[in-house]
Amino acid sequence: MTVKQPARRSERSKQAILAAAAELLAEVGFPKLTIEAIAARAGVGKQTIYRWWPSKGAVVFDALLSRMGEDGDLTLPDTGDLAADLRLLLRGTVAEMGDPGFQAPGRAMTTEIQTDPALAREYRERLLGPNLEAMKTRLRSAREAGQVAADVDLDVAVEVIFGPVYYRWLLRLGPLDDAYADAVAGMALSALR
Amino acid sequence: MTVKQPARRSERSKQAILAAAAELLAEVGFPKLTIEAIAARAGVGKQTIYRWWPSKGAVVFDALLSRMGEDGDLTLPDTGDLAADLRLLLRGTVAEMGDPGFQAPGRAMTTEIQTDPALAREYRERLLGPNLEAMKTRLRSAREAGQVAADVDLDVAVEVIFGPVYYRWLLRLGPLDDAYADAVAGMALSALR
Amino acid sequence: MTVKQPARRSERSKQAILAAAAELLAEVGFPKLTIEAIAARAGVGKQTIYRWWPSKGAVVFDALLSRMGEDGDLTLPDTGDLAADLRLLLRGTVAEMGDPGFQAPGRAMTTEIQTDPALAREYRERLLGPNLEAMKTRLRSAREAGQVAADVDLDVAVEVIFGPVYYRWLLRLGPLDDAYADAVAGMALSALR
Amino acid sequence: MTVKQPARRSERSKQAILAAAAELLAEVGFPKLTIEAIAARAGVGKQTIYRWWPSKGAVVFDALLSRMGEDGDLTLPDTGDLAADLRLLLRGTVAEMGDPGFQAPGRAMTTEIQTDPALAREYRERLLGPNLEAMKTRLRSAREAGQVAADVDLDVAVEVIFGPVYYRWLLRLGPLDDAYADAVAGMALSALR
DNA sequence: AAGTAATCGAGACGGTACGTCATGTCTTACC
DNA sequence: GGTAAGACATGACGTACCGTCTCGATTACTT
Repeated sequence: MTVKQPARRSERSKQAILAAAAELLAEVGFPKLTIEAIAARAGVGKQTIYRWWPSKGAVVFDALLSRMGEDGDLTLPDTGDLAADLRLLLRGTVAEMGDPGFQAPGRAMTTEIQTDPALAREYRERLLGPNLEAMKTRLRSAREAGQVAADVDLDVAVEVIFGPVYYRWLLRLGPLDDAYADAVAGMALSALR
Repeated sequence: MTVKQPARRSERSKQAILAAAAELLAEVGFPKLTIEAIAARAGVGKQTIYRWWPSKGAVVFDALLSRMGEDGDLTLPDTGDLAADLRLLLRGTVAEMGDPGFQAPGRAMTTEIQTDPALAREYRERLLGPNLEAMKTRLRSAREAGQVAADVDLDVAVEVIFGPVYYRWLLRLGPLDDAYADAVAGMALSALR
Repeated sequence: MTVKQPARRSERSKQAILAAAAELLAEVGFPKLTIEAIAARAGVGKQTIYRWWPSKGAVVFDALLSRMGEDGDLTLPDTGDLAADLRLLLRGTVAEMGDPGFQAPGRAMTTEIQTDPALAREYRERLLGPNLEAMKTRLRSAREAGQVAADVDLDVAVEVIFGPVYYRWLLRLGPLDDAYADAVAGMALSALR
Repeated sequence: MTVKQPARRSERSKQAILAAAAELLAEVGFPKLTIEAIAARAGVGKQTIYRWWPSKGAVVFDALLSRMGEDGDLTLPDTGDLAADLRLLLRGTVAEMGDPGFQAPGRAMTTEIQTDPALAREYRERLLGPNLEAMKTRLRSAREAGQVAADVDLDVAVEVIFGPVYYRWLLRLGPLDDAYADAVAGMALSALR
């Protein structure tokens, strides 16, 4: 005897809405994206959106999540060589952030998080948190291998690794290329030792 | 022979507008701030705002700038002891970012910069740039004193110092206290050596 | 062999719907009355209403009819004295129309009839028609008694009797009291002779 | 030094709105007429309608009034022969009410008046009142000529004249032709003597 | 007594219109 | 010519109902 929680939701509509949101986000950008446009494109009543999502930001967030397939893995590579792994990881991060397809939604997300606490929570729990945790796991392994000093606060360590990249990306302070990734990786490595 | 550039602009109105913008920003936050409300509060016609500023963001930016008095100094302390100076600097930075009076406008600014290129330019030129430059100047002095490795890219170095703090602040990853400032300062120092 | 026309209709639901409609009509008035509100108040699915009635007006009409008990009698008193009978009848009519409990539904009915032909037909057949017919029957009797001229068109006569009252009521042209009823009765009597 | 009350209203928009309302009323009927459609047809913002009229009914009323040119005359013909004048008047009334172009707006008006007190007041003051007053003036003159009994209440008299016609028209009780007009005129005349 | 089909409550759905809000442009009258 | 005031066309907002639909769950007739 199961509890029927949200009372028969139309999967068809849900998918159409998320798809429309993703498309429009790419076409017009987050600030010019409207609920009405999403509804129209998805062939759906506005109420159907308002029924299931509390805000424009929430729809877009879900759209992005479902596009990313909720990832899955999230275990970082561990070859035993922290320097190499870090370099590889940051090269990947930098490449993703430079990707035009990621830029708009990525910035929109960051922006939206600033004013919508509920969304911020979702973001931290479902996207950011797992990633940071994976990094901490890798660092813990490195610490056991003696590649990271015992007294290093892993939370701070993680921020020292990702913070600079994020900072440069968000404020457009410079190019996000492999050379930059290596430079940050090098400095972070020195910092942790 | 005076330079009467904008012909005949009412200083009275300008001040009223900036004051109203600052007040309303504190009261309702940036997203709920409207041009109409600013005009009403300032006792000014809407057109007077549109005549002199291109966007809501620009008005708010000017309002904040004029509140901060355009600073002035911007030479960082140089006691010769980079570790101490860095610790002091980051403690100050962290304190400012934790200040409730800075939070709302600070986040609004970051947000607005993402979509308004003109504003982004202003921000980088008049606020962020000078601060980063000051930091670089201090690091250059430290390099001459042998406290920073010769091959360190100063642009990256600056991001390694400020990036983590900014990251933690923007995404609310943890407390911004003196212990945190010291931890980042310590790691940054190791990274630069 | 029974007729089982509507197959298997829930009497319980039907009564709940009619009661809810009557209550809500009194509370919010016809224009602000909604099918959804009736369904909610009656504890009934919307479909159950749509299954058995074609329109909001039809539900309300049925509600009113069932409240009035479908009358029954509808033979006007005939004392032999047309003047007295007419006065009595109009005093009764006028009193009913002035009754606050009749006003709202009465006006709503008149209003609804203007746009819904099916409803209009129902109204004429089940309510108005029988009343007019009863009046005509009384006049016919009066004609035989020589109190009404032989060449009078009874259809017109009926309208001359009820028309003025209805006119004053609908357009709120003046008070609906006994004096008025008597005045109309007097004039009608002169008109018929 | 004049007081500028409503602060510069666009005559252009006003006319476009009234014209659009009149057209749409004829095309779709009052119940299916929407403010949005009027605004769209008139090439006007919805707000401009809401700024100057309180309800759909008020717009339509104004549209009808301006179409009728606010009449002007409103003195009924007085040939000295009340019977002839009455017959003529009622034939005209009956013809107008039978006119398909009058039917829809006429019924809509009657309907709307039932629920909108402000509109009802307007209607009585600007349309109905003057007409009834004109009729009373004519009857007064007839009374002086001895064609109407001295003790007749003119308010009631007017209702006895127009009431039957209105009744037959609104409830669609029968044809509105000259024969009917004459019949009512004849009865009314008898009633008044 | 079991099978079965119509009816029931609930409420999601695609829509339309609502009345409000803010946008950025414009026009007018004042100084 | 800049200004306060505010009307204007535009367009999105979030809500209310519309009338249709699909779901189990009764429920009352068959067989």
